[in-house]
Amino acid sequence: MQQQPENIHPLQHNGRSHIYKGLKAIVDCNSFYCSCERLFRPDLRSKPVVVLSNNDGCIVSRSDEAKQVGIDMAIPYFQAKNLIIKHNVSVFSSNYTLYGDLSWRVMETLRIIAGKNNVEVYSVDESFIILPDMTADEATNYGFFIRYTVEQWTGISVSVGIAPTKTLAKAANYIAKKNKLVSQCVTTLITPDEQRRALQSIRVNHLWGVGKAYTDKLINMGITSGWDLRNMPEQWANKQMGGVTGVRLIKELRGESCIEMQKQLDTKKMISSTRMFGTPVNDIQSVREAIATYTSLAAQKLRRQRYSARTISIFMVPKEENHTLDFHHDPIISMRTTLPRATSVTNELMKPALQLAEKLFEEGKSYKKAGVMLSGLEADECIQGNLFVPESKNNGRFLMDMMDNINFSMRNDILKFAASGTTRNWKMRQELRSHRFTTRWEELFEVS
DNA sequence: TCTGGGGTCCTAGGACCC
DNA sequence: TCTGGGGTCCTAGGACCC
Repeated sequence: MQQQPENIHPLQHNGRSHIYKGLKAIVDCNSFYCSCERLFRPDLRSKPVVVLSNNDGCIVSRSDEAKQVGIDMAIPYFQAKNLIIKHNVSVFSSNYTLYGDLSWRVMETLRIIAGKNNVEVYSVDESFIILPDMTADEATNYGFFIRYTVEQWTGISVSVGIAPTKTLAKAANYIAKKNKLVSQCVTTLITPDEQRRALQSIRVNHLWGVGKAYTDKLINMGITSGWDLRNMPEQWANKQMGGVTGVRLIKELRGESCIEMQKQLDTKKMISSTRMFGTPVNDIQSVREAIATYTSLAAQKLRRQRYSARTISIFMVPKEENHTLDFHHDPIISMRTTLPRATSVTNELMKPALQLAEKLFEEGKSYKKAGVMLSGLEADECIQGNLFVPESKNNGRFLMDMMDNINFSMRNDILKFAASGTTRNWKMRQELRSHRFTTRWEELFEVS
C-alpha cells in the first residue's frame, strides 16, 4: 500500500483531477509509410512490410511484424535481404505522392478535432496539438478520442503522447508505441510522479533532442536515463550540450515549457532537392543534367509554396576511394551565389546553378550525390524590388504555372527543360513503387 | 616587455529531427 | 556490388567597422 502525503486533498492525491493548462499532445502515425501501403493491400494486414528510402537504399519504415522478425531501422536494404526473403516480407519503394495525400487527410482530421489554430504539423506523420485546460483524466480520454477518430476517418492508426511540454509529450509517445498492448497507443505524463517513473525507464538516446553524438557523451559521463539527465544542472547543460539547446532540453524534461507551438504560416528558410546517383558519376555532362533536374524540382517546389529565392547553392559529395569500416558522413563540397533579385522562374535559377556545377566539378573525380539548395526565400507577395534590374515581365511566371499544371495533371516530367537530359543514366532506382492510388486516375485502386 | 576592445554580419559546419 | 532526402537551429570564427 502506497503512503499518501497528508496535506493533499484525497481527490487530488495523484494529481489526476487537478486542472492543467497548456497540455500538449503529439499525434504520431504508426509505421506511417507501411500503414499507407497496407491501406490499399488489405491482404498485407498483420503481415511484415517494409518501405525503402529513395534509391531503394535503406529501410525507412517497418510494420510491427517486420520489427519482430528482427529488421532494424535505417539499415541498408541489401543487408536485410536475407531476413526479408526468409520471412516473406513485402517490400515497397517509397511513394511520396501517396504518403503526402494520406498525411494531408490525417492532419485535416486533427484540425477538425482540435481547431486549426491548435494544430502544428511537425512532419509528414506527426502533429503537435495544444489541448484546452483539462484534468489528467480528461486528457487521457481526449487522447483516445483522437486515436479512434483518426483511425476511423482515414484508416491510419496513430499513437498519442500527452504532457506539459513537447519533449515530455514525445517521451510519452515513445512509451505508448513501445508497448501498444499496455498503452493502447495512448500515454499521458502529466503528474510529477508519472514523469519521474517514465524518465527513469527511458534511456537518454530515446529522448527528443539527444542524437548519437550526445548519447555517446552522456553515457561516457554516466548519465544513462532521462531522469539522470533531467537532474543535471543548467550550467552543465550550457557547457556540455550545445548551449541554449541543452538548457532548453533539461527544462523541458522538468516540465517547464520552452519549445513553443509554431504558428503554421511561418516562413520557410530553404528548399532543396538532392539525390544519390544510381551509380557514381564522373563526367560533367551527367552532373549538368542532374543539377538541371534538381534545380527544376526545387523551383517547382518553390512555386507550389509561393516563394521566390535569392540564393542558390549547389553541393556534391565525391566518392571516397578508401573505404573505412565505419559508415560516416562524407565531406561535402559546395558553392553558392546570390542573385540580384529573388525569382522562382526555372531558367533564371538554372543558369547560375549550372555555372556553379561547372566550377565545382573536377575532372577525374567521381561523385555519388549532388543537390541544389534555394535559400534567401521571400514570399511571392513581398519580393523586394531592385532598382537596377528591370522588372521581369510576368511571362516567365505564367509559363512556369502552365508547366506546373501540365506536369501535375498528366504525369511528372512530361514537360521539362532540355538541360535535364533525356537518358538519365544517373537516375535513382525505384523499382518497387506501389500505385499512386489517391492522386493518379490511371493508378486508382481497382475492385474486381 | 609590449601589441585595444567591442559590436555586427556572414559563413561553415555540427548537431539534431523525421 | 549496394548506406535516403529534406529540413531547422545553434555556435564558432573571420571580416569588417568604429
